Amino acid sequence: MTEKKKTAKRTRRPLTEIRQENIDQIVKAAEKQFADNGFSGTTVSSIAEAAGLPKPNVLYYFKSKEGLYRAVLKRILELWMEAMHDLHAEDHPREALRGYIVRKLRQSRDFPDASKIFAAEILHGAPYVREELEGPLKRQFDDTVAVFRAWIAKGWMDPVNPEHLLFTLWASTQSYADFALQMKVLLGREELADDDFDNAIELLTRLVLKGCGVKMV
Amino acid sequence: MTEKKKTAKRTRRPLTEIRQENIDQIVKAAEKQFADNGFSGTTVSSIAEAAGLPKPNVLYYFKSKEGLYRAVLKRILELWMEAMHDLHAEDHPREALRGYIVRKLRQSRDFPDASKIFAAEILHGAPYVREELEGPLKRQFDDTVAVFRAWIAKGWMDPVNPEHLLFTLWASTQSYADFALQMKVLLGREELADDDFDNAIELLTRLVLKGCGVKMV
DNA sequence: CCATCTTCTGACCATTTGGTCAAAAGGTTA
DNA sequence: TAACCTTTTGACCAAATGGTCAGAAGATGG
Repeated sequence: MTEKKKTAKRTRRPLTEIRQENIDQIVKAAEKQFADNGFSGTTVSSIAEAAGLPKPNVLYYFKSKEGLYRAVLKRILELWMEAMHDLHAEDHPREALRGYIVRKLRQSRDFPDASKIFAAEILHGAPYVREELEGPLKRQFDDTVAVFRAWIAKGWMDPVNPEHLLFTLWASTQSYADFALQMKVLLGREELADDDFDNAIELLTRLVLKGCGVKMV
Repeated sequence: MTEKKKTAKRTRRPLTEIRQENIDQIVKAAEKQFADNGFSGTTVSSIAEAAGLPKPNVLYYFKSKEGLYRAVLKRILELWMEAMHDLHAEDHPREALRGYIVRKLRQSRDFPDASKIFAAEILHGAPYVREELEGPLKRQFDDTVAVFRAWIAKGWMDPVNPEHLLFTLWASTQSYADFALQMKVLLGREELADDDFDNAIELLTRLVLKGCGVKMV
């Protein structure tokens, strides 16, 4: 069902551009497929079809299915680490935590496939991201936990367990991507609307700030 | 590597018992495999091997891989619904919510595979549990939400969004099964210990009760 | 002990799938 | 335009996998 007249469209484009565009197309298609069907459930053919290319062409750019998956994962992990930035000990948790929640929820809304792929990867034993977990992500984790401790030391926050607080923040925000389907069904929505995300922001912010003894103002 | 001398061991056992034991063995092995590798990533052979039976024997009890998966899912869903019971409008949220959190966390600790299979199923579009979601689970959901509303009406709880409160409870407790690996790595633990679960109970209870304006005593 | 039912299992098969390859086609550069 | 890249693609292959089947082995009831 790939109706695009590729040959016609591709005439006269420089090679570098072709390469970049094809790779983008493939990665994008792969992300969707992997999110929907998991690594094992995804076939190279289905990715190729979704990208509008013949299968060997996909294997031409990425040596193997695993290589493609790794490439997709890499992109995702970078996106992942971004949202964790901008939590600083100097900022007051009142704004910092709300901002973090907003950012994480936005990520769940805008990049649900990334979240799903990451979740499935962890779920199944993190065979491809073990190292990233132990290295960069752990550092980020420790830094963020340190910020929480600093807030506690300054009396800006009750002495709650900082590690588990961060786990809870991750879990509750990420679930708006991973379990969006369940939420849709249970809320009787066709799609999660902005309203739903606003409600999520409000509830989560309230639970965290009030629950940790941060004045909400 | 299946070293069990089956023939010797199986002599003299009545048929019904054999049947029951084999089915149990198979389902148990399947649950592990599906949790670790997902539906597509699991082979009937691997289940058979883990159950200590030849492959055709597995297909003898369950007509197909899909049939076996459905059987596993059914068990899981029943387990699932159980923990949601025992939230009643008459009870005070102070004890009821803590009890719920404890129960859910215990479930994550004791049956992580069930949780993982369910999570993966939702993640990938719930192809096999759509109906259960729309039927029994939605009813349970609505009932629980109604309990929250009743608490709010009685002034036992601040007027928070009850649907999202339940989502958050689910997400944060379930993550102790689904993302246990990530937690282990980030906490530098070999395994999650009782202490970790105690900390989780304390933090979650605090966030929810204090965050929702329930007096903690 | 015999007839009958259930369980077990090696051998086999059709399909799917990741991956290869050679050759054609398109693009680049002098 | 000619020599030399890179990209595209149909045809093909070996391995893995879900599932079948016929017949052996075990259990049951009279």
